[in-house]
Order: sequence, then structure tokens, then C-alpha cells
Amino acid sequence: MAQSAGKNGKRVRNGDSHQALSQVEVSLVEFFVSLADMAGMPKSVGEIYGLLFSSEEPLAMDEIIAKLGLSKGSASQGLRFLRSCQAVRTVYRVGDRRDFYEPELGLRNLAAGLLKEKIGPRLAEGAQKLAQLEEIIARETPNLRKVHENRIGRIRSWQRTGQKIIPFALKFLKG
Amino acid sequence: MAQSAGKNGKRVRNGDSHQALSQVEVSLVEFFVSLADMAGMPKSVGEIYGLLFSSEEPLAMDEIIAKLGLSKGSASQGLRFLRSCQAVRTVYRVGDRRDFYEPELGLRNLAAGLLKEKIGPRLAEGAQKLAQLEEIIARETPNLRKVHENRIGRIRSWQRTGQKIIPFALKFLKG
DNA sequence: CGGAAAGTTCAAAAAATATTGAACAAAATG
DNA sequence: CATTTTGTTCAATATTTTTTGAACTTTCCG
Repeated sequence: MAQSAGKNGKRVRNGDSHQALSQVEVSLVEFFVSLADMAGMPKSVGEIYGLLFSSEEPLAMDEIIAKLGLSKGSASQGLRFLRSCQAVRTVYRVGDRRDFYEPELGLRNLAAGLLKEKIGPRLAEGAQKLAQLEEIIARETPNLRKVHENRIGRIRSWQRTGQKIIPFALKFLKG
Repeated sequence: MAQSAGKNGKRVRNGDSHQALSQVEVSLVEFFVSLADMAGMPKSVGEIYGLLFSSEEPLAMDEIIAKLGLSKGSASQGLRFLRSCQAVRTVYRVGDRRDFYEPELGLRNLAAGLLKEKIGPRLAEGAQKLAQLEEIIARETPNLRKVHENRIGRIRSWQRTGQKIIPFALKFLKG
């Protein structure tokens, strides 16, 4: 049977493949896929998080693969990414060699993970580039230097504002 | 001459093409290209904004094209995008048929523009999808429904938090 | 008008990104 | 050990996104 329904209602064949997802699963996966895409992450990452989010129980990689019809490679990389920003956690189960995954549900932790692991490093890079820029500007003629120093000052001010907001916003995200 | 230097210091040939950029211009363009990429925008958008940011005077499209070596198409679309989120403004000049562009420098305005024009609409979409989801869930068996309502509640709570933070952050961004 | 300058549009090409799957490693099992 | 299970890696492939440039519109100017 290609449309089997357990005790949990209608089942849907999505795309072309594999193990059926319920309507709710499909919708949640779509929801997180569009979030992922908004955040510039690969679709597969959204799919995986969405599936975990919709599941009461933690899932193992092979279950994720079966449900979403992803390749092993995608699943492995997607989970690696989600772990790396602490959007999912592994759960151990007695008598089962596989790693099970459950989603982080706290907005605060999700945001903090993303910030620390993904955004922070890039901002640091940016700060470094700015420093190099200062050096270059220092060697300019006084006239030009003035203009450029003014503009660079703008960016510095953006940075300061950002650094004031971030911890504040995180505090706001309690719960 | 391929390396001409005006009164404003060293000139650099970037990539392969066209009109030389100064070191500072190159660095600022690179800086904004990496920002753009962080924000999931095309490189050309970062280049254009970076060039305008580095320029004391507003620039016309053909000047941007000449300096960056972009195609007309990219320049036109890039500027359209930047206008659409109010990251650049057009400036009119007497006796010149072209539109000149200058960058918005206020972080507050930049953030507000992006939020209103690009992020807001997608969040609205998301809210709508959520509503559809509720309908689907309402038709589930009581057992499953309970689980899913709980999860959806999470997302709702994320939304509420987000909506509280945004205006607050914008106020923070004064200056 | 006729033509040139400014700018837009969009199909095709190029470049960047994500996904696949087969080969590999590590750990458990018997 | 040999074998199976679990998971990773990465070169090749597929997909998506960006860029290009030629055709087109519009406006300006003599």
C-alpha cells in the first residue's frame, strides 16, 4: 500500500518518493524549508529540522532519510550543520546503536547558537577587514583621508550599535 | 595607461576589467560584498552599495558600470533592489539626464528598509502558512492533535517574541 | 519627426550551491 | 576475525541563482 494510514489520519505522497508523511509533517517541513531559505541555509537543513520539529519522538538518521527521501550524504551534512549551531541535540537510547535527534525548541537557544556559531565568526572577520582598511586610509592624502575616515566611522558606529543590541535582544528572548 | 593615478593615490586593477578602483574602494567593495553575501544578497548588490559608500559624490549608473565592470543588466537590477529597500536614494542634478545614486548611511534606516520591504512580507507569508496548519491540525485525532498543537504553540510564541523585539530594536537603532 | 541617451527586461550562459551516491572509516556484533 | 551497522567524506552531478547582453521602451533634444 502506498497510502497507508495508521491511527494518525491522512497520509500524503510528497514529491515522488519513499515513506509517506502526514499532512502536518508536510506543512511543517514546508514551513521550515521556507525559514531556512530565508536564512540562507540549504533546503535539506530546513526539511530535517521541520521533520524533527513535527515528531513527538526523536528520530535516527535512517528514519529521517526514509521519511524525507534524502541521500545519506545530505542527511549527514544537514545534521552536522544543525548540531553545529545547536538547533538539534542527540539523544541516546539503550540498546540502539544509532544516534537519535531531537530539535531545540527554545527561541533563545536557537538564536544564541546561530549567533555564536555562524554569525559571530563572520562579524569578527568583518572587524578585521575594517582594521586593514584603516591602515590603507592612513596612507592617503589628507583630503581624501578625511572623507574616508568619516565613512569608516559610520561602519564603526554600526558595529557599536550592533554590539549593544545583541546581548540585549538575547536577554529579551528568555523562555 | 592602465594604472593612472590622480591626486588620490594608488590605483589598482581589480579582476581584469575597466576603470581602476583605488585600494580603499576595492576594500570597501569587498567589505560590502561579504556583508551582502552574509545577508543572502547577490554579490553585485554588495559591490554597488560598497562603491557608492566609498564615493564622496553620488554616482550615475554608467559610472558604476565603468568602475565595477558590471553589465548594464546587473547594474540596473542591483540598483532596483537597493532602491527597493531604501539602501540608496536617487539624486537629481541639473543639466544631467541620468539618475545619480547615493547610499543611505543611517543604520536605523537601512535596517528599517530591509525589514519593511524584504523581511516583513516573508514573515507575513509564514503567519499565513501557520493558519493553514492550524486547520489541518484541527482535523487530527485528539491524541496527535495535542502534540501538534503544542509544537505550533511554540512557533506562535516565537512570533510574539519577535514582534515584541523588532520595534524595540528599531528604537535602539536611533542615530 | 529622427536619432541618441538612459534605463529596463528577459532568455540564454555562466557561476555558485546543494545533492547524490559510492568509497571509506569506525564501532559493535557474533 | 569477518561481517554488519552506522555514519562520514568528497568528487561528480543536478539544481538554483546570478550575470550577461541584445532587444526593447521611454524620454529628451535639435
